[in-house]
Amino acid sequence: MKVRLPDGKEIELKEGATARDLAEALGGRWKKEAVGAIVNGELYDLMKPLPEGAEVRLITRKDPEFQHLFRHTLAHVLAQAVREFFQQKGYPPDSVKLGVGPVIEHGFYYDIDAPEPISDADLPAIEEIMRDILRRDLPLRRYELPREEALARYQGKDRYKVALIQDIPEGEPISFYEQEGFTDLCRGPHVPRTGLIPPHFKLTHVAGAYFKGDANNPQMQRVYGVAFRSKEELKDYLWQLEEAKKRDHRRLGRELELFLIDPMVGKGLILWLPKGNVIREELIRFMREEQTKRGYQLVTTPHIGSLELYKTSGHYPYYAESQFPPMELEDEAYLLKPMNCPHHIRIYAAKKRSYRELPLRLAEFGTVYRYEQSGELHGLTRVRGFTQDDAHIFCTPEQVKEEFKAVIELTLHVFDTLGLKDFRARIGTRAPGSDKYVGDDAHWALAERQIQEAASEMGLSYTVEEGDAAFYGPKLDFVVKDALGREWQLGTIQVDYNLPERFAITYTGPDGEPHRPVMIHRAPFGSIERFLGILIEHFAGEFPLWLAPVQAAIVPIAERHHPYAERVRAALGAAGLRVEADLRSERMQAKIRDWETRKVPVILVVGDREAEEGTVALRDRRRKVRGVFPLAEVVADLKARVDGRKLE
RNA sequence: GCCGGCGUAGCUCAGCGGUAGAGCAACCGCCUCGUAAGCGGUAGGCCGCCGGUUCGAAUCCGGCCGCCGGCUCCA
Repeated sequence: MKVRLPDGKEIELKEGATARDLAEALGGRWKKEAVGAIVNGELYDLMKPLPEGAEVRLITRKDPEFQHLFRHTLAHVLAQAVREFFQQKGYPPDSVKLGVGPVIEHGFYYDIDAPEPISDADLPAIEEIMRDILRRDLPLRRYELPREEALARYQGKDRYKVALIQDIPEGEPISFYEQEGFTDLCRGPHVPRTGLIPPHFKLTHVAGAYFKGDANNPQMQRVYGVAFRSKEELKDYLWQLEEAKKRDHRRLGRELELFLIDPMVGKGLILWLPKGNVIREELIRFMREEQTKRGYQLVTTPHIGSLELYKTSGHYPYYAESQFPPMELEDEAYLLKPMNCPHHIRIYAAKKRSYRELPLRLAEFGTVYRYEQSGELHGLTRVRGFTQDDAHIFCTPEQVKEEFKAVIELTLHVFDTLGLKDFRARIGTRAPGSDKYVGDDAHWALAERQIQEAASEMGLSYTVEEGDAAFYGPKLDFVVKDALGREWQLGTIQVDYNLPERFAITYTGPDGEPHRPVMIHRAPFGSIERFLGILIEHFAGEFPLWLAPVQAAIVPIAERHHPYAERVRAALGAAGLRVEADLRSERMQAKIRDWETRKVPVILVVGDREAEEGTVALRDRRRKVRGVFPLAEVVADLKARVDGRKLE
């Protein structure tokens, strides 16, 4: 057989040759240094046979792809170590069964069915065994088996591997990797010897994980690890993790007194403290202004609705398990509202509508309640009661695309104003064959097409994810990552042909006949709680001036400056700024430190000179002394920055 | 909901079978100071809750509640 090298040279190798055979044929440093290969753009190890005529580039430990190889092998080393760990405890080797063990962003994990729970306390011991396996420098061997033989090997002994083999598509090779008697079904690729793995790894935590991600399957124990090429990279990663934890909105929420979750009130229910509520109100005000500019009208509806309403909308039977149960009294039943749309639809339906009224855009900062599973609750980002910056646009089928694009524009404007640059757009479509959706196929197909067209025409790049649609229609979501790298959905825009149908709402067209409107459900923030949670982490608590709960603190140097500090406070306050004068009996240095820790954007120091000249000494939270300015100038400047919603 | 871990003062944490501790914050007093912590004092605890083991439990065991990390779910 022949393969082609990056320089175009063709090399003749024996049938079934591997990258190792190639490295040996090339000789020289390749023989010693090759650890894998890129074959037709795909990462191969030294053990896997090369396809005829392949383009092959050998890689060494210096290439970035090496990381993938050793992380994958580390997963196997972990599995072997766990097996040894339990053997030391007196269990037979086959008492430890294995699920999958892939490479992930910073390392790897392995799903393990062990005879005893693995706890965090066991990790150092398991790590030590892993290091020993690295020191033993074990060679890895790869081989393939026919499907029948592979199945026979595990039949009746290991249901996980049997299931995994059955999942391998017909025609694909079924390969195994083995080191020192430890064999695992695996597609590869791996490093050729465990001694090549850099010892810069760490097992981080254990978690439960259902086999194949299906809650009907048994739960295995997933051991997570991180691994890098150098000690520095590992150290950096762990340091960054610590830094990220300082941005955690749950921590900052407490430190900056923004919000509270009190078990006595109930889990997943947010108590907004005065400082946090300032931010919340500013965000709402911002959104209200932007929506008014774009032709929205505000409405207000109650927190509950009759069960009949939700039976008509379809919420009740379809999502009963994620709602608080109905409240029944006398012969009526009510539901805490999980969504605002049915109420808005009834506002639409309250009178005969003309095509001339459309698009009708009804907006509400509506608070909804959903019964989220307890294990899923998370600070502000997953709660049981939250306020949506919700609106429903009722329009003609012809208006859908333009309206949809206008909402994309609004959402991008909001993100831009707040400096949120790191997000992705995701279109959620219906999963074929699922019964959790309402409405007919033609409408779904049309809506899915309209969303994609609108997104493309707005120059948005997006991914399409099947099965991510709402039960009544497909949607476009804006997704961001929090400080610790978890993804959260913020803004959402959904096209809905179904609820208008279920509520039988109409408008009178130019032809005098009734027509069915289309609804667009949309919320640029998504949930104000979640959005603010993300925003806290995005700004690390250092909010831009217009959002900062306290915009400026005045620090008098000595007690004799208190009257002037008061005057400065009054001047800023009169301009509508949120300002506090610090008249405590403390040293100026201590006061500055306090306001810095509270992440107040502006500190104004006043002493003899300032009082005399009518100036203030300006200092911002990035520890910069900006100089001395006339009071009136500072007031005007701060006011302009607030009004312009500047990011600084 | 499931698996694992953790609950000690408002916060961060020590103590881990034998009389509940520190720093910060709070409160009181002294100090009046030029850009990140002045000094002294006072108060603050059903050691998450319930039960068990023990002469004796913050400490050991069990259940519950809450939180944390994942998994599943997610309008």
